[in-house]
Amino acid sequence: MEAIRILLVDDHALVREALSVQLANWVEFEVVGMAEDAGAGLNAAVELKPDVIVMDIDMPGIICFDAAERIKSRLADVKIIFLSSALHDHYIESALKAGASAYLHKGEPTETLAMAIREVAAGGNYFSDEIRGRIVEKDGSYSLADGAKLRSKILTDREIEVLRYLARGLTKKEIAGLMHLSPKTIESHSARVMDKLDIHDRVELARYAIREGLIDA
Amino acid sequence: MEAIRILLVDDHALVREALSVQLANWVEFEVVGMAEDAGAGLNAAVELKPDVIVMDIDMPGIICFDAAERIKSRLADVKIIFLSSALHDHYIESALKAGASAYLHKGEPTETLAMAIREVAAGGNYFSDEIRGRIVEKDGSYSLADGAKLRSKILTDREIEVLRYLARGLTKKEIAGLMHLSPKTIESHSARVMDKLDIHDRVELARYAIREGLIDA
DNA sequence: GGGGGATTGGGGTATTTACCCCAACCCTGT
DNA sequence: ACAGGGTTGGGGTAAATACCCCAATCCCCC
Repeated sequence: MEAIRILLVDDHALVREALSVQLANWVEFEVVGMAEDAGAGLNAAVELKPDVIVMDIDMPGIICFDAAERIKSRLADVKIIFLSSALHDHYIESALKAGASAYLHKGEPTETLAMAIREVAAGGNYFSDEIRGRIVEKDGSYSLADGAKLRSKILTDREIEVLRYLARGLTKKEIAGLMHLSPKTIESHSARVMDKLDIHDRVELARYAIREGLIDA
Repeated sequence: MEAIRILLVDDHALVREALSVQLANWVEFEVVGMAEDAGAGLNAAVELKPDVIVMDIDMPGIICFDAAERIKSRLADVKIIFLSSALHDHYIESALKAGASAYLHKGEPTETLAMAIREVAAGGNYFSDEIRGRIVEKDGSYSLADGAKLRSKILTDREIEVLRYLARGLTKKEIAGLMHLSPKTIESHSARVMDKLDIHDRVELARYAIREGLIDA
């Protein structure tokens, strides 16, 4: 039986190496490469053509989804497993959009990761119960369930765009200038975002955006 | 030669187990226990009396320093090594106050952790060059260098207290009520904090507090 | 004992925010 | 064709904020 070739992408050398040693315990796994950021992960993936990529989401910049999408577009066969310490709907949605085959919480034991690797290598998926309750399958591809969208407050694209600016501390006037809109429009979006999220000041808005991975702290 | 008895404290099972397996590669190390939060770490420490505790700082609640202090007060001999993905001066200062023997960035390779464990077990310290440049030794105990305090903007205790509230979105009136002070006093503290940090709005203030580990997002 | 920082608090003002009202316009789906 | 949601904007108001001025008290340190 052929070994499952794995690429690890994590910005922490300590975690990266530890995970690598850990996975070496399973004879059917072979860690063929490691990368310390999403960009290097992309290069390594193209070069090494692994079967499975285990990618940490909790990296600065939150560009891993973008990198994952590029990887999938060049190497359609590669399976991507996302790891995160957070289970934000926003992360889950981005991961699914990027074509993830699995999404694991770091709080899970290593056996679960091993199982997930085997599962996706065989063409399957792995989502924990926690996540499976929030997603729906359609035509073989997964997306965030409407229920979860409700839970995650279904902000529109435009609202999220404005939220990102608001959460970075720009005034509505500044945002209006950047987006070539009237300050009153930003006001409207802002008000609707706050209404949907039941948040009543910008600081809470910023913390929400950070928790949801919409911006870095 | 006796093995160095190690207790691992990390909220991620994946990291915890991986680290444990990794450390098992060194014959002189014996991982005698693991805990998934600071509280369990305290209990485990008292029960197991390890030589060295490796504790992750990046856990929700940021109570690990408090736990570390309690551990040190009950088991004076135990050496504590902190791990973090961040190198905030605020973290470093808290770690030193809590009696840390070492502080490692997660970006360091496992060899560095192994070296640090050996070093502290022998009664020494380990701080990376990055950190050593920011701290000073005095009478055998370490504290944050004045230079680093300057870099980290030397906020007074009172200012940090106010900052925490500001960064959690409370209005100055609310903070004044909680602290039994005049809103104008909060205003003064707020203004001085913003001046020192060269920050000009509350959202940036909140993000600063989150980055520095003063509050959770 | 006197300087200096920390803490406390006040007056005043311009800007910004949060929140209410409202209504066009453009899609998309039925 | 028409409903409904998304996006765009406007008027108005009360609150909160950021920023300027100032000073009394306290306490530590030289």
